[in-house]
Amino acid sequence: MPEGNKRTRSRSAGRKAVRPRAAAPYHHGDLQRALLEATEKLLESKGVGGFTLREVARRAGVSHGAPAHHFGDVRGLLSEFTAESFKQLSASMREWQSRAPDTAFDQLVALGVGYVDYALRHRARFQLMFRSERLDWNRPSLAAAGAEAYRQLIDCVERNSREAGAPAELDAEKVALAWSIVHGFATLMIDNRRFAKDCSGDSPTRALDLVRRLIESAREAFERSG
Amino acid sequence: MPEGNKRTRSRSAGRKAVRPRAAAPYHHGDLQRALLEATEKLLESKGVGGFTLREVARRAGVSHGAPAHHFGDVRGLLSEFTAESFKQLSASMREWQSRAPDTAFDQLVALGVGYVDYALRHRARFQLMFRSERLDWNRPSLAAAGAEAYRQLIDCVERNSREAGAPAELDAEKVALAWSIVHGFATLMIDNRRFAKDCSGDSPTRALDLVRRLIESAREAFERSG
DNA sequence: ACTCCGATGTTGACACTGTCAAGTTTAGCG
DNA sequence: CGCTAAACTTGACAGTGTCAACATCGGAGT
Repeated sequence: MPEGNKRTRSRSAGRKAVRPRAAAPYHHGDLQRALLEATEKLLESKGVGGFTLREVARRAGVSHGAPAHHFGDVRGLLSEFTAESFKQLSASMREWQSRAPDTAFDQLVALGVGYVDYALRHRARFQLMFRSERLDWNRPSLAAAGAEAYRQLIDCVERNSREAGAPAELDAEKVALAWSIVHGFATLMIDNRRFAKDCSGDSPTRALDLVRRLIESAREAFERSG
Repeated sequence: MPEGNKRTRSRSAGRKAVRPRAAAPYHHGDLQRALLEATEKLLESKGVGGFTLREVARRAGVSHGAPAHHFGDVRGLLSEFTAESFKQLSASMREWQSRAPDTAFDQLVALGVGYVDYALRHRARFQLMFRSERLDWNRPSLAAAGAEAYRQLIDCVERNSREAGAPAELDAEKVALAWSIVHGFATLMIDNRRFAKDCSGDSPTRALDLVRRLIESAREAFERSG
């Protein structure tokens, strides 16, 4: 094709550094970031089923082959993207915890609400976090981010258990229970209309109220000694 | 292509009705069934990410266009397939219940274990049941099968609640709790290696034991009155 | 200051996918 | 016994992810 510059990068159409914008690195600028952001927007508008590597490249204003140089393949991109998601999930849980009383059980409840709140606010992102066929858990960034969130949960459950005077042998079961409740609630809320309808009538606030009550109703299970 | 019969149907290669096999209807026999069975095998071997309409057609020994005449499009096929899955899930829960003592709470536990047992035995099938982007819940067969399983859960929770003398106003919450626990446990078991490892070390029996204990530990939540 | 090297981005091809319109075959009704 | 409509095939189309070959350019080393 002799002419026709399809590229619509935001910078450097003419010479070099038209505006001395803060840190306009080299070739593209920061394609890595641009691709991750394009992924987020695409996911938000089209859902997890509408995601496409080529469409992401298009939205970032680069050719379809470009992403490979940064992420390898699709699973690579989605894995890095999901690593960010796990960090955001951790942040959401911490955020809710920081606004709650510093009592062991209040912290556990806040962590659970923070989990569900994040899931409902970023549905496609959350769905992707557990679509193992599209992820590569061998990626260090993803493994680390996942482990970090997991550790938060464990620490929180163990603290509550310990302060209730319960034996540590039951901690693993309690972790499983906590994660199952919040994760099951979140995924059903997203993937099952009947559940969502009956539980909250599609009202996010009611959903959060409900999951709070669920955790509270299981308090004895989290503090039992036998 | 002048020659070369690629078709490998099991019957009618020569004239007509070589063997008067029991009910060999007409064109194919029963493509609908054949496609659903091919879907199951493909899903088992390649997982939910490896599923392809054309591959299913190939395995059923028909052309890639054939499935459309029975299911419309991919979502149609997967929806009918998933309707069967929900029926099987209901059967699994009923099966476990029939082998448990006919006490309200034992029945609730059995239902939960039956849920998880089915999920772990048919992972891809189970995953598909909650991949809403690939399903059409307007299909009557799917909607009905889903409703049936849901009703089983509701009835079971309500019976236990009633026999414990708890007010019916709390039933909705208890249903949400029960479904969240078993569904969260099942999905995490399938989609999260860390959870699976820490919970059961990939032993199905230990997994079922664990989910049983989780439900039992939350007994008070299911029977509370306040 | 100049030269390369390798990271970054492009292009075109490949095999594959789901869908659709247009054909063929054939079962079984009238 | 013919005909029609359902069942199935065929070929095309626009997309997809991946790969190899190519172009471009920043910056490190001399």
